[in-house]
Amino acid sequence: MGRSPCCEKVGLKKGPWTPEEDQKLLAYIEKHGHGSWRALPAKAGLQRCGKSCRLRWTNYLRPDIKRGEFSLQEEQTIIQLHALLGNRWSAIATHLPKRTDNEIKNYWNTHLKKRLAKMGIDPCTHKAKSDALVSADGHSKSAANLSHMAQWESARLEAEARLVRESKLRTASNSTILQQQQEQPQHQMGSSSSSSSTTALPPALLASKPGAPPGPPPCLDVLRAWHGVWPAKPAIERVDLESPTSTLSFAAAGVGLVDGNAAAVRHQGGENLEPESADWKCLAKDRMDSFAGFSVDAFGGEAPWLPEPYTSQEGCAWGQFGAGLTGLLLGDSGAQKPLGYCGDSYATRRETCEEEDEEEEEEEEDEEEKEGEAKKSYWNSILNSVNSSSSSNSAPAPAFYNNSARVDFLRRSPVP
DNA sequence: AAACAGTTCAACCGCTCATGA
DNA sequence: CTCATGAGCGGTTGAACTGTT
Repeated sequence: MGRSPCCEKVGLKKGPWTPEEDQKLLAYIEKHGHGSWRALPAKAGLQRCGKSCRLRWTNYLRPDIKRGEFSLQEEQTIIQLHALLGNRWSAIATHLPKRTDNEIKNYWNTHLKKRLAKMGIDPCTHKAKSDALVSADGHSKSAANLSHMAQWESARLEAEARLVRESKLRTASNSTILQQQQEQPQHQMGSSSSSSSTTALPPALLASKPGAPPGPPPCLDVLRAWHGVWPAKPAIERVDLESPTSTLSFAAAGVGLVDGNAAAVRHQGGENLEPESADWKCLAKDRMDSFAGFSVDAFGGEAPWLPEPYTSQEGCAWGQFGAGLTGLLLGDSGAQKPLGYCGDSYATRRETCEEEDEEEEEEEEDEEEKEGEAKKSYWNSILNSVNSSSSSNSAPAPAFYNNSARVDFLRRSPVP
């Protein structure tokens, strides 16, 4: 059933690549581009299937691949994006320059997943494990909305990936490869592009890449929270992932989680770290000094992936958006409820939300206490970072999530 | 030193999606 | 619209490596 394996043909080699094979593949692609992957092995003199060649190139031989240990910054990004996108490795890889989806996937499965599990966090849901069952009760609504929002981001990432591919194709057409193609017009660059995600760097990123020192690491409040380490640096530093449509710009703002979050956080992770977690803490602490909060600031305060209403009305701060999503995820306080979810649809107006929120706040204060604060902290961290990120050049630091904060975001109906 | 268990990661497999005839 | 084909994605495998007994 299904299509027969592409390597089924007799004589096609499988298994680890030899240096000679690598050399052949590299030499061929450097000279001709890969063109059609299916046709490449024969032309390059390789006894491999095209699929295998493509994989070897995209995951290993490509010159723009960064290998070696993942930085804490990268870990943070992976965790945050995984919380929002799930196992969509290619989409995640879009935001991790020079990393392949395969590498990210492996790293998640072998490192991050285990760490989260050890800390009592379900790596699938990013919830405290004890909360996993709870979600079935009254939080389905919130979950649905989370899903809805995640769809925005997913759609945006996909669109971005397409843009990048197109852009790269255009870029490629001007590159030396083009020259080579002119010499060998029969070859086409095809979709080299997509070599997954890591090649799929936004033009701006590509332009700024060479030699550019990495910016300050994006903050992962999750980590900060887990380890009770707070940035001492209030200065605002922005890390823009430079994705043309990115909602994921990280910034440093020296703003930590507010109110009870820190305590809750410490309770969840800091004091109960198991050995491995403790190691991570040490690692994190070393690097944490350079971290700060997130800010919402690219695109001049606009959020290109959101419907205009969200970005055009006054007072609709991204930090608030993040807070709202956080609240939604936490499924608790009305203050944390996403503005877009006041009633049955996102079309509900802000005023309505405020009224409802006020009524619900009192009732839900009690519930809040029942809810594990650790879980809030966790989601606060992830969602603040992910959602507050949009992109702009000068937006203010995020209105970080506060348990009692007014939540204003998602004013009108979202994109379908 | 040997055997075993656990971990890592490159590579494979099978499926879906996109595209063009 | 349907079908064929190529490419990409995510899950899984297994060899190599590392740690433990």
